[in-house]
Amino acid sequence: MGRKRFDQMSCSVAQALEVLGDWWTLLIVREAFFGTRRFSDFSRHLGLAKNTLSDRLSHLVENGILERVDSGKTGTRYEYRLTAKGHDLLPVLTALRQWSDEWVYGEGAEPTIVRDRATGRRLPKMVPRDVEGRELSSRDLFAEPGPGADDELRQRFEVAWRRRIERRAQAG
Amino acid sequence: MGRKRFDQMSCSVAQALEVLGDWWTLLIVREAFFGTRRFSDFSRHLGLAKNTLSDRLSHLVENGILERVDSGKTGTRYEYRLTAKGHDLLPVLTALRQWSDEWVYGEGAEPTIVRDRATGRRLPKMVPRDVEGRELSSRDLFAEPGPGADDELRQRFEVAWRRRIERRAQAG
DNA sequence: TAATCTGGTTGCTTTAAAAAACCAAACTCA
DNA sequence: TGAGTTTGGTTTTTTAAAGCAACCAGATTA
Repeated sequence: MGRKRFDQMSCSVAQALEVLGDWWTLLIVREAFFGTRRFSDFSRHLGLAKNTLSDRLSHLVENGILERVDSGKTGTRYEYRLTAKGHDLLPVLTALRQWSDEWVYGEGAEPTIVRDRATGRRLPKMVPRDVEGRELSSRDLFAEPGPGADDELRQRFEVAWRRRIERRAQAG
Repeated sequence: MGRKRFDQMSCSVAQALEVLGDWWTLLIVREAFFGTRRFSDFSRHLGLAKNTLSDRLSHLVENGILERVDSGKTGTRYEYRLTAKGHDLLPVLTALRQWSDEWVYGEGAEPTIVRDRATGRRLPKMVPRDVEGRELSSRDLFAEPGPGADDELRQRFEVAWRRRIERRAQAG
């Protein structure tokens, strides 16, 4: 029956993955942040099949993450450039990179190091913080249904809320 | 020839995707953050095929993101719980969710809203910041080869560096 | 004791991604 | 000006991954 889509899920993470979750897609975006703009450069640097690259680029353009602009005088050379929506994926890529640096490669084995251009210091770890800048863990956060929540999601929040109380009672 | 792997790439993002990039995987992790622990609950809530769920859970356990613990007295009921490595994916999921809330759903249409438990205020947007807490854009950052970089990556940095200078010259 | 729940596995089918070949327009350079 | 190369793809064929359905054994519930 092939692959299921996440379209119908009322969940921001699911919708993000519907756009970014295909194999290769996020690496293409990373490559774009690195400064790559041309079809042939993406192809060479990533080593993916050209039809797949073509699909992914089209998909990213359709979803407003890249824009395809004519770069030759004649209209047969193109560049794929990050849009504002695309540039705003920096926090996602940064969080992924930092997680991997810490947990997959480990400190002292990072393939690339990111620094603040102004000071030369390493980019601090991105974590959720409150308005005063204090770090927040998942235990400091709670979620509630938003304006776009459907009935199923509202119900799930209720279940999760009840379960949380039970667990707290059990744990003493 | 089936799907290519990212194993050989010297890149943290690629390695992160090697662990997290399969279809469904990140939704399973999101579900775990929501409090889901049981096979049957993952299956019901996500609606994915059970063999795929089984594969993904095993993969997440192998990679130290979930741990499988006996929950019954007899050893036939299990729970899948986030490890420290798993919990540390919170920044990744949060960044993804916030991007999608902003760019896919748009303000006022978010399916779920995340708040600071202590104050009840909405979680501010996660962005890269310097040590003083100032926001940094991609233009404020630069990357350099780290201790784990291979020759290919070092060369790519040199090319990117040259290209950057050229572009700056062109732009005036 | 029968039925149901749990946490899967097995077998088969469909879809998606890979490689390789191909292509037309444009540019390069001799 | 003409041969060869670059660019940005598309087409065709293979293979891997994801889906459904059926099945299963041990534990729990009625």
